[in-house]
Amino acid sequence: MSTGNAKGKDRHREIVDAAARVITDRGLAETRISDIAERAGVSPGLILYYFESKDRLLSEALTFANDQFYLRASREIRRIDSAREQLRRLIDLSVPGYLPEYGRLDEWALWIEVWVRALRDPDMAKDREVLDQRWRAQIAEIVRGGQASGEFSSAEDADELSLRIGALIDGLAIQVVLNDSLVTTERMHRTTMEVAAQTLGFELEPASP
Amino acid sequence: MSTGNAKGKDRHREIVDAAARVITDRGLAETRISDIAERAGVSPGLILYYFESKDRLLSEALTFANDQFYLRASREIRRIDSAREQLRRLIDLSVPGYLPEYGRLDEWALWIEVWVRALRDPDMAKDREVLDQRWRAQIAEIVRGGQASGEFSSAEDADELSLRIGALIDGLAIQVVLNDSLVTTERMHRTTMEVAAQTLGFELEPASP
DNA sequence: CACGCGTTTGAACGGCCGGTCAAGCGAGAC
DNA sequence: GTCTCGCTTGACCGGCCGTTCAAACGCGTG
Repeated sequence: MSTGNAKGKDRHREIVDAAARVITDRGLAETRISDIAERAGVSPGLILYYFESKDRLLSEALTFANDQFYLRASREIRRIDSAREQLRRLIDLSVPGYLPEYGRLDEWALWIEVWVRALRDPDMAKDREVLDQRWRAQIAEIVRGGQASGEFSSAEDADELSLRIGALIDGLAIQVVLNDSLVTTERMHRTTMEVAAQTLGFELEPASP
Repeated sequence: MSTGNAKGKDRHREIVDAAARVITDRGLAETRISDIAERAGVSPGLILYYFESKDRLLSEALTFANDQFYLRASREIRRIDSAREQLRRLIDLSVPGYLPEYGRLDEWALWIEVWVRALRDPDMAKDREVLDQRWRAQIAEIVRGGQASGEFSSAEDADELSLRIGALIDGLAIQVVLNDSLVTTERMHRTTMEVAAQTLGFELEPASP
């Protein structure tokens, strides 16, 4: 069957995508196979026809979703010239709720699910490490670019700087996504920009609201 | 019954404590009432005699454990005079695996469980916010002390500074507790101390190993 | 048209586990 | 001794949900 493989791939993808959405909405613990089936518009039985177990599907869905985010961000950033603007864009994308068009409160919710699962599931731990190191490498690339162009005056090791900025983003994003009343979306954005400017050595210009 | 109330309270406490240990070992998702009963050395039925539901018990266990950590840390820190040393101690306590005597890989694992639950459980979200703000207030108090004594030269708002340091610790601790090969216990400690010194404005002295 | 095969369905199975409950236990009161 | 009452037990119930499976479906082929 010529369309068979293609359709098989589509289904696979459709189901993973549906799974990611359900996890985002209901959380890993409350995600049922029947929910995923419903979301994908197929019968529960079909899920297990394409995936050997619920667990495998959930793992794949988690890494898939984070992968998507990374790829989208990476593509966007690559189109920007200035390292300072690249960094601003990366921060825009990282602050939960800052960009209305990406407005689901999700990517970060999925990250937390990944973390909790990675605590005990070695495969997930491995995937997480790869994902995270790739993200830090993305930041480091921006930093190196800025150092090379003279936009950033700090001479410190780019990997160390990116670790600091990445960790700050993670820590703040947790508070924001959990609706801490003292850590709003706007405050996180401001703080992250200020720390980045201070850490990397560049001047903050008035930002677009 | 005179010993009745006391024994009732002990049981309550014993069970919460057992629950916290089980959650630490097996994770929230894999924690069964029978596990908690076994750990506490009682029958499964008794758990539901003292708690109206498994969910309530788990919530209480999570906040209880984090509470314990805060109180222990707070007590220790209060005994130290120098703000710089208070901060070092706080960082020692915060870096997973840094102090062998507290060596379980746990407090942070429990935090991640709290986060994931707080995403959808409003009561847990409320508790988490209180716990977290109290922790940030603890840092802020140290910062204010250091500013007052002249140990820290930064004049920035103490709440803002403590938010930055707290978030950095959170973000790094995640990597460490999840065994990221590039973010070791030692590296986290070094990075956190360096950033704190830079952020607050003090000189780093050679540390005790 | 009829056959074959990959896909899809949904009913049914079976294990697990939270929660209930009737029955025991034991320490004090009298 | 015996009565009471709170504490404790563990068997049991009932529902849920992951997984299995036999049957149907439908498209492409000959």
